[in-house]
Amino acid sequence: MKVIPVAQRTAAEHVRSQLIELIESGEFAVGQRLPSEAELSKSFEVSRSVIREALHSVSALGLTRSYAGKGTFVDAQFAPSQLLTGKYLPRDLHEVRRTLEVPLAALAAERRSRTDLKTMTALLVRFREEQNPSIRVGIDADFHVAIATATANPLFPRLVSELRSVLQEQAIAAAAVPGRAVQAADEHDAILAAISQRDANGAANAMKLHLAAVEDTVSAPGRRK
Amino acid sequence: MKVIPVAQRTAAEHVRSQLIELIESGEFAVGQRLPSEAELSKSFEVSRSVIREALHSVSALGLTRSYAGKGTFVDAQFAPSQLLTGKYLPRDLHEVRRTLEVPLAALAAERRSRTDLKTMTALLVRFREEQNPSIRVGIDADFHVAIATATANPLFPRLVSELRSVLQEQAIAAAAVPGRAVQAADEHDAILAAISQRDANGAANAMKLHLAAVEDTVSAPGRRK
DNA sequence: GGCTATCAGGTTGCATGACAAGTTGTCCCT
DNA sequence: AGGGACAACTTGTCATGCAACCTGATAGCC
Repeated sequence: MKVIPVAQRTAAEHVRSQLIELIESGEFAVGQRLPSEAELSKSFEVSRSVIREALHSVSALGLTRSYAGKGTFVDAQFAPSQLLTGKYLPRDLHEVRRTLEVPLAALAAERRSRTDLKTMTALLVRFREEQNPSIRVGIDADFHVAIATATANPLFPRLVSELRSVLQEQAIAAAAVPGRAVQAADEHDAILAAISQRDANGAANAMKLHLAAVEDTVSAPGRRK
Repeated sequence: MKVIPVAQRTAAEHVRSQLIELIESGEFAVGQRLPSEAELSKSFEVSRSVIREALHSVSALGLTRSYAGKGTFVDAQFAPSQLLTGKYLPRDLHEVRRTLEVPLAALAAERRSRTDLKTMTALLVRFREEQNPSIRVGIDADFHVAIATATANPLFPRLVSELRSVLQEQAIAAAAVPGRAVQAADEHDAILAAISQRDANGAANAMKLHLAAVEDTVSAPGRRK
């Protein structure tokens, strides 16, 4: 009779999960340098090979990054989701955004709470005041996530936030274009107004117009100002 | 003269991305055994250490699994993302599905190629013939992914496939309910017919009806047969 | 024949040692 | 004080060896 293998992990897998735990718990903070492979080898009482295999795993997950001669550094506390890794055409990304965020605006209009409105309003105020383009991009992203949050469906903000980070990674963020800020602020206001009045159709329309303007700006940044 | 400074990536990173590409492209199919570390070492012209580090990375991403004495096997074609990990209400999951897949059906109707139609038709034939419920669930999933693929936007199949795997994980798959199979097959036919005729509105409507029926079945499985 | 035990070959898991190449701090010389 | 050589440490890669494990073939026994 066979005994059930109690998920007997290999040494490398064990070290990997330990390292991940240390990073996620914050014991190894972001930016911090990890102990050298030799030190880890001593601590975990395994060979350097095993340590390296584990480190490569953690690195593949996006948590750390190693530099020859310097060491290994913590890059992120949590593994960024890899759902949308890869190269995609901006057109495709925008299409997903449209498909998702337009109906979301309608749902948000139907379900938003007073708290949601407050959050969104505050974000728009900050958006108008902010001069730094890269910070403005972040606020813009937060606004769209706030709309998704207002749908009361926890999956939506995750999807929107994920999409947004992909867009940002590919530097397809309209809020960074100088002259766009004012216009974008107005479009945001229109969306918020419709959501505030529980006007689902209006919110969807406003969002549709907004995203079209964004895509237009981004795909031909030289033509606009 | 240097051969090629493969970006600034290390050999292990290079091998890793190559392996990932081979798996995602389907050249190494799911379930298939990878070449042994020694063989890979020869193919990539690097030491076995490098191969092992890359292999551990790929394994950490959830794409492969290694067994001592047997070999390394492909576990999944794409890295299961952690985007949607956690527990969500079936209601929320279905809502995301509706939001996404209904407009997708319309897009698919507009853009599907003849190849897409062939793929989908073949899947539906298999769906009707298949008796094993768990296999039927898989075919059903493939059909929905095929629709997403027909949109010619590579992000959609990934999203749909991801959503589907979450649903399946939570055992919220209608195709497993016995009496549903025939009805589901008819609904599928209606969707395919609309897509085939490039009837975007019809496809969206058919998909909406289908998903509503699915949700209804799943949320009250005792009431139906 | 049919069954079992053994074994050979292949595979991954792990350890050790060595060296190259990059980085950084230190010490010495000017 | 400034600059340069150097030593020490780091990661990157390679080579080798061996243990543990799995599979299929083979030999031997009943």
